[in-house]
Amino acid sequence: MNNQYFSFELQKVDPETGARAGIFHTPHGDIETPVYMPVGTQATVKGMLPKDLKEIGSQIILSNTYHLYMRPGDELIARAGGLHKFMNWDRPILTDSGGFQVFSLASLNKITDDGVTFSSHVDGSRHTFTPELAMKIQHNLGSDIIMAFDQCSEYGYDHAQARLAMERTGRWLERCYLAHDNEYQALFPIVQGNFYKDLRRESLERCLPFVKHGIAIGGLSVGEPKSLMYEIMDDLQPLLPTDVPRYLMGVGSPDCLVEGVLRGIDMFDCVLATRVARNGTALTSRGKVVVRNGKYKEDFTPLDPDCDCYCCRNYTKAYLRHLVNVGEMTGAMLLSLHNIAYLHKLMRGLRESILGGYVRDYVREFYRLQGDCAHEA
RNA sequence: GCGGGUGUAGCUCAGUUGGUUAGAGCGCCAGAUUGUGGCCCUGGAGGUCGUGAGUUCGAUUCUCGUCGCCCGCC
Repeated sequence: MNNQYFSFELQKVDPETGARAGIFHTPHGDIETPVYMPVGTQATVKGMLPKDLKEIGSQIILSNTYHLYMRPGDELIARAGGLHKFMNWDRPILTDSGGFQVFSLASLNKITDDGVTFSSHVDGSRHTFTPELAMKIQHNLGSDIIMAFDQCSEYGYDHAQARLAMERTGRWLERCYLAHDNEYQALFPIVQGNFYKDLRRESLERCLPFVKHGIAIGGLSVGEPKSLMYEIMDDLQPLLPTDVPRYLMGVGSPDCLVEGVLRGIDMFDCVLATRVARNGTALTSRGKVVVRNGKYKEDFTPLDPDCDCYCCRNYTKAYLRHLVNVGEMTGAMLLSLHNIAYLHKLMRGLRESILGGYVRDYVREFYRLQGDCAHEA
């Protein structure tokens, strides 16, 4: 499943859990897995400069077809020389197809086999996304990894509804595959099927013929209990292809990252780190720290005693609380920086422990430090 | 000094033709947040209704005194 642009080097698989460590080679550089990808929806990771992302070890970021198509337009970005150049990020970029966004953000008008008609969340204007258009936009953006256009189904869909969405996702995948005509962008199919194991398995079967460089699992972490998500992943794990990276879409709380890695996932993305940062919350080695809370008013210690990021090296909780409280953007920026740095560090730790053969111990220590709200696998 | 106005939550103000547990916004406190609409969302605490007396079955509401503040005049 390699070409001159993409190849996945599986370095080690933990025999007990199936946790994997590898290197994904792409046109814009190598990605050491497992990896967390910060989300830069609108061609920027909110509150972060590329140089800061590099300093904390971001290897690849995610951006978004739907948003960039709306503003400033994918053709404009193509004229600018592509998304990498436009946003000054020379490492790999993965773009989501817009499938999720037309369901979660836009007001839907109609879903047919042809595609999805919806009204923009920006100005209400009407648009239709098809698998072909989703490919064309991502071609214009020039991201390294492009995602298939899928139909998401909500938690709570019955089996029949979930089947329709899953089957349509399969048909759309074939069209994405046919419409995708270059070698320097890797197209990842997306497994759907809601929370029905038979549908998930069938969806995976439908994806396999189109898997070249990677595969994604979508439609999880959409409001269901974590135990249910883990059940679906457990069922899928032995059936997933081993020679390409596996991407679990939208998952990114620290405990979910750990549990995902233990189930053989290689790539994650999540807005959680940057979103909670903007609301004054830090993810730390000692669990969640709601910096806004009054108890930090005179806490002159760093956010996370085990972190050496710029924020933790230089600022106290009392100062961060002050910034958040008065609504200064610097607060959101520093917390975003720390949160992303923390998730990167967590993933590096997992990777090293897999390579070193002690992932179980690493995970045990992770949960011990996280304290109360830790969920056991 | 005279005349007028005003005093209700930390702040800015509603309200009651006299009637059970007096409201809002903001702020504060806490929670939420998972393929991102940064201002969102969900809870909570907090008031002897300036103060003293009177009228009344009952006063934050009416009357009088008093204190504070604002405006005008001298």
